[in-house]
Amino acid sequence: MENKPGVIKVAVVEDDAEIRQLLTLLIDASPGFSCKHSYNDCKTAVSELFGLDHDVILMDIILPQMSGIEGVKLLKEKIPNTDFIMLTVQEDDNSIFDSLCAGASGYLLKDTPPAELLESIKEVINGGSPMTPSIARRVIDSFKRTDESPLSKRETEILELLCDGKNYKVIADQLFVSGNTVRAHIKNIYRKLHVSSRAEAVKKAINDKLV
Amino acid sequence: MENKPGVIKVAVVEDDAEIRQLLTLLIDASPGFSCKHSYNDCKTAVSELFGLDHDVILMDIILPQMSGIEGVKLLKEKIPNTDFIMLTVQEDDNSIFDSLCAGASGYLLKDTPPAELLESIKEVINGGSPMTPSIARRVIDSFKRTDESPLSKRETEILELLCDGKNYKVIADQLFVSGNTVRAHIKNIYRKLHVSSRAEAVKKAINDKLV
DNA sequence: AACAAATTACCCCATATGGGTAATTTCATT
DNA sequence: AATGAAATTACCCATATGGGGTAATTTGTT
Repeated sequence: MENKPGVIKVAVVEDDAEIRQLLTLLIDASPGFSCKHSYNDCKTAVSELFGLDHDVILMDIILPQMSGIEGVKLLKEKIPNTDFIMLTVQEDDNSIFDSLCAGASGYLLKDTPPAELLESIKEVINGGSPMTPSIARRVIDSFKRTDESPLSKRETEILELLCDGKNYKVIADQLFVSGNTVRAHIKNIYRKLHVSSRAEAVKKAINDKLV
Repeated sequence: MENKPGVIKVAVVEDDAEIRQLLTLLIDASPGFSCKHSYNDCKTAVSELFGLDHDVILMDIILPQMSGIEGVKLLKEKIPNTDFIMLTVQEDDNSIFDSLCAGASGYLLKDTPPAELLESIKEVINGGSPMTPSIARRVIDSFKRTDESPLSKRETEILELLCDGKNYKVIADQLFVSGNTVRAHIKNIYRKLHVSSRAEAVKKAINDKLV
């Protein structure tokens, strides 16, 4: 390991020259941090960041040619021990959740004050996940049930068995009712969920957290 | 509104008398905060917290009779404008994600220092979601793909259409191949996913983030 | 008491699905 | 060039599924 011990190696991927320079200067001038590599496009970053052994990479999302999200996806496979923090102005659900799915461990908006940015870099290498408060709330809210279920208790019960791939007869036996009853319930479930097949029902059940 | 303006009203639900007292004292003695209600069991809290107009409720999880998670679920429906922060020693996935699904907006471990606890209370009413760093990482990691897909590109493509409830013929037409080809692919998908029906395949696809 | 919703049950029937088996072609990696 | 995985096509058959309809009973809430 050729790193100075205790010094956090950071790289920046950001197409705005001014912001990129500000970030690298800020980080490199801060005690305990170093920033010797920065990129104005993601394609170059992806091809060059391998083997440089960075602790943290700050990644913009809107970038020429390749998005920062795509970049994280590719880089996370090549350098899985490096932590990625998105640093962006985007705060739509797609940007947020696609970034996290791609492998980002933090998500900060660009109005994050310098001191907090440095704090966030420390936090992510200590196993945390720094997020701007409003982003954190969005993430947390994604776990909540959207709205209440249109299904009755019995229907919900049957929907759950439906999701397990049980057929009419098995469901019927398990609930001590006839197969015809199960079919009747399923018809009602489909009507209420506006679907017309098991597959769609299962998908909706999981996505809408009905089960 | 009978509140003092600018004063944050907090309630505590915690069965350990010592901790409960420490928390209420800490909060009530801090400028800008008040804590006039605390409960040592969740059942009482649920029946009495309605109409008291709290801004934030700190909720333990392990409680006699009714868990804090169940409590949040019930209370969040009755007082949706109140924010809930779990304050607990539990850091298993079930405790975390069940709490968030129930409607908690924050999740702190009990070793959180007093100053940070007060900061977190402010953060949650400002639309944030305070979390202990390790909890935040757990939440973020839940979005990552578990491991790589065992499916080929074509199979993944078909699995997606399967999830939409498309039948063999529609899928075949869309991919410009024969229905028999689609069937063959689906058989391979089922074999690789260890399932034997559309419903199970859809469930696994979504849960394992294969689509 | 009255009414809506939920639950139970049954019919017919066309189509979709899943299991089994087999063979050919394409394509990438060795 | 060769080996193997992936993609492609095809067939048979028993069963499951979904759409159509009808109707009685129970439960829950005005």
